[in-house]
Amino acid sequence: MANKENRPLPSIDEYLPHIAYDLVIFGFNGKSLKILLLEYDNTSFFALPGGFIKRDENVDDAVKRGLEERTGLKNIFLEQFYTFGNVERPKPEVMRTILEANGFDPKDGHWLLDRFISIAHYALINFDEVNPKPDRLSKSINWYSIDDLPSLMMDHKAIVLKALNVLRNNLENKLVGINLLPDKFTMKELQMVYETVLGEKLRRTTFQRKMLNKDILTRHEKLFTGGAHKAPYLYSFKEH
Amino acid sequence: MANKENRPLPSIDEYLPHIAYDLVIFGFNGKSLKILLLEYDNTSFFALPGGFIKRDENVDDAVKRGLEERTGLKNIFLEQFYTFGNVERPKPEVMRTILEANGFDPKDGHWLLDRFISIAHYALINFDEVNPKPDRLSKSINWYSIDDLPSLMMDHKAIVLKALNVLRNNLENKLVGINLLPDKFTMKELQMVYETVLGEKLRRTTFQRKMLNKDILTRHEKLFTGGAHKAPYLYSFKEH
DNA sequence: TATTATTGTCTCATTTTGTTACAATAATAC
DNA sequence: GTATTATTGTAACAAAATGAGACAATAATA
Repeated sequence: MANKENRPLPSIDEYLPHIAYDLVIFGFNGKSLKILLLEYDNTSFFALPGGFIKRDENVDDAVKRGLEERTGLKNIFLEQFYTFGNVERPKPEVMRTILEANGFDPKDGHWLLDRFISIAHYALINFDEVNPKPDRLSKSINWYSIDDLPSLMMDHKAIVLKALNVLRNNLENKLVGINLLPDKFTMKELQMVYETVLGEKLRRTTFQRKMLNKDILTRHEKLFTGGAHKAPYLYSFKEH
Repeated sequence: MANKENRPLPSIDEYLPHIAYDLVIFGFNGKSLKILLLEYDNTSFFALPGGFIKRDENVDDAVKRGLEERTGLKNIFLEQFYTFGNVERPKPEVMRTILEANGFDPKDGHWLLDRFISIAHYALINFDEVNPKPDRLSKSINWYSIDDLPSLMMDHKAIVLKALNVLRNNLENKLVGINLLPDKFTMKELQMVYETVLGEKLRRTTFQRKMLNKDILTRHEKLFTGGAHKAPYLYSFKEH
């Protein structure tokens, strides 16, 4: 089976059946937290980037591969957070529509139309360094703010919400800022990351004291740009 | 294919291939934290209880089913904590040995000898209420203290360690004590649970104050039994 | 009846966090 | 140039949480 451009669908010989992964890729643009979503051609579905596991491939490696294909980035912070395994979660009609819109005509019972469990991961990346590339089945891939998401296919909304929950709980432990900010940043920017992830305002002085006391930041020269006010220091994270 | 007693192996028609679950079932006997392990007949392998997912069954339900079959208990605290998906984790020789020791003779390429990913869960149960029943492939199921485990098959040791880690991180959030203690318990018993899970000693007075301030405990009559000393109160957890 | 070990609570020291205040200062307006 | 403005870094004190020790109460035992 192949589409007009004669590119075949993933073959059951190459991939494990019934097992997929989905990616919630978080980025931060200085104001709000965003995730990458695919839009499929000729359909109204938005979806998380995802993929399948090769028969001789670690799940972790498959996910890294998928992330690199879409963002061009390696060595990204990536964490598995839940495996979604309800019977009703896959929607064969949805998959069929997507495939047909792309010139394929999968037979009933094709493995891609069967039941899938999905091992969901989230990634944290620096917004500015990313140049996302669409899937070969999707017409676009774009950033969407998490408090203004379009409607998502299947259970992808639930996957995003769960990811956000886990991210919030991991905020202190996992040094989330390292992965969402450029190398050097101001205290204000760091605080914005925390506030945006948590979804609440933090007290400036307390936040600043806490971060400085943690002994995880290096202070650099001051940044002589910005507004009509005292210039902030730049900081970077210490080497672990 | 069937063994001497003519019980067939699980059929590929009924179960999803390549997907299994494993259970780390924690219990507490007043002194140490224990987990349930299976011992296979004619082999030296100890293993976590596990199972497969039916084709029309939610993963969660499959796991609940497995837990109930082994402990007789329903409505147990159960949490998925990680999906193990490395290529090298399944050991077909090990599975073959177990099956052969039980009178089966699986052909090469049999689905049970193929690659599996495992969705691992941990359960917290009250030690005293459990009457574990062995698998039909295993000769025994018993409690083993987590600081004195026998050697485990495949990557099951890593699964246990990961479970323990997650449990420790969830200790404050998940009210672990509710599930590991009987309905009524003393402050000392509650402290023992925390100490055993954390693997460290806690200060008695601070622990007591913190627990009482949380407003999660109901105090009952005193318990007039025990040692040559003042009798402790009994406590229970408040309804949600 | 005295002894013993453990429990529940109190007190005070220490640490952490919340809150307010204020001097320093880079850009802008004049 | 000089005053104005908004933001930054930090100090100071208040309030809350935690650490550490002391002690009276008391159920079982000797």
